Amino acid sequence: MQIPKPVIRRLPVYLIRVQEMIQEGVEWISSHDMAEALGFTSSTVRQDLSYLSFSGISKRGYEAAKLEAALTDVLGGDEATHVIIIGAGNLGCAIAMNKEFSARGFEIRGIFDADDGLQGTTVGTMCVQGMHELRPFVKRQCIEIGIIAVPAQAAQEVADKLIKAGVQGLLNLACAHLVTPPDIPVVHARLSTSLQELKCEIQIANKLD
Amino acid sequence: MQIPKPVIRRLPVYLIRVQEMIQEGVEWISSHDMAEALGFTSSTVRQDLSYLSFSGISKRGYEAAKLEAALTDVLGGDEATHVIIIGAGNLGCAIAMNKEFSARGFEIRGIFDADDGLQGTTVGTMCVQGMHELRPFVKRQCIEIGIIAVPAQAAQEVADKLIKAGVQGLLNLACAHLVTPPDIPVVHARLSTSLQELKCEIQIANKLD
DNA sequence: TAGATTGTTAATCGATTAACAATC
DNA sequence: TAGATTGTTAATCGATTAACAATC
Repeated sequence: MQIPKPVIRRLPVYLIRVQEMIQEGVEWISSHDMAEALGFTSSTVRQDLSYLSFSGISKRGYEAAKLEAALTDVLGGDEATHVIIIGAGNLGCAIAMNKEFSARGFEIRGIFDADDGLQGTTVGTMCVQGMHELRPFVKRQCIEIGIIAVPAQAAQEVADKLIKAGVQGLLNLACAHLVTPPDIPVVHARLSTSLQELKCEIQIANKLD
Repeated sequence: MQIPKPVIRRLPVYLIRVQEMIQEGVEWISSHDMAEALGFTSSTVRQDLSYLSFSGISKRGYEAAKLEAALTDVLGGDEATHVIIIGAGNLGCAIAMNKEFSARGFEIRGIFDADDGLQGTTVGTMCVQGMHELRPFVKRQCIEIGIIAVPAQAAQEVADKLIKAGVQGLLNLACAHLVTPPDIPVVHARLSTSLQELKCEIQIANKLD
């Protein structure tokens, strides 16, 4: 593995911050500025950014525009990554309608649901497709990522189907554990898990008093 | 800090798995079973579970029902945690309608939006409120957590208002970095960040070939 | 009892931080 | 030039894993 996981998790955060600073008109960013804004140490920032194919300059720091480009590149490059959503419930539809993703290099190409009643209905500019259409669609449209937005009990089955259909990675929103082959990365983005994590941290913070 | 962060992040995952196993009728769970299912080592499992106020039994393992109770307890207990959502866009509304949270101990009590046009509209059983109602509402309803589901440029302002209003922690869905006092924990649950992380892992997996 | 599994200590591994020579 | 900031090495810190006595 080239870049350690903790670093990978921080890279999108740097990108967010760089873009904010570019908005503010900043042209050069030092590791100290970045560290202070994000609550890291400047050592961590320099160490992390050394994984990029791009260097800072002594005395001045990192050129904001070039840093943005290098981060964008390592996080997926400029070509849009094709994504589909499985599950046309509230959450699936909300994601399908979200315009933020295209700005970050992700293009939602389709939405699927196992429920016959939902098939054929429209979500934004897309038409909900049935699961039997999944496999040919993934091949035809070169879909790289599948977002799992179905109830927990259906999640593993959907994951299996997505992998069989040929996606290269999964974003799991379902409150279920997924078993996948080692070459298929999974990132979990479960809201209820995040809420539990937060609640746990609140309790610990309260105990310190 | 009592429980290390990596452990806190794994606790909800254990809970998910325990509940799945209880569904399957399992009564005793060994650290090895758990480790194999989740892709951890059994050492990690035992080490993590030792933070709970509950012990396993030699030769048999952990009693499933008691393990579930202990995990539930450390992640927030049985009393529902009161939550509000700021932002009545697609994502905010989808979360408001989600029934999964109540099963995990979180009760969504209100939804707010700065947009006059949305105020007064209904989302599920709730009525969208204006930001000036935030502060009294948080006090009155003992709101502990605020979920930020607004556009990135409004996120910091909303965070400040939530903290002033008295919430104890923030769940941030916005693509922005937030500055908060040290006693207010923030958990980020940004979909686009997770997608970028996933994309980065896919690229690394592909390079290994 | 013998075997399996825990809880915990010690060893290893990896990530973060500190320090500093190189450099613009 | 002098000062500031990088990239990188070495030191520290913390998390994970291995090992094993205790035990049911």
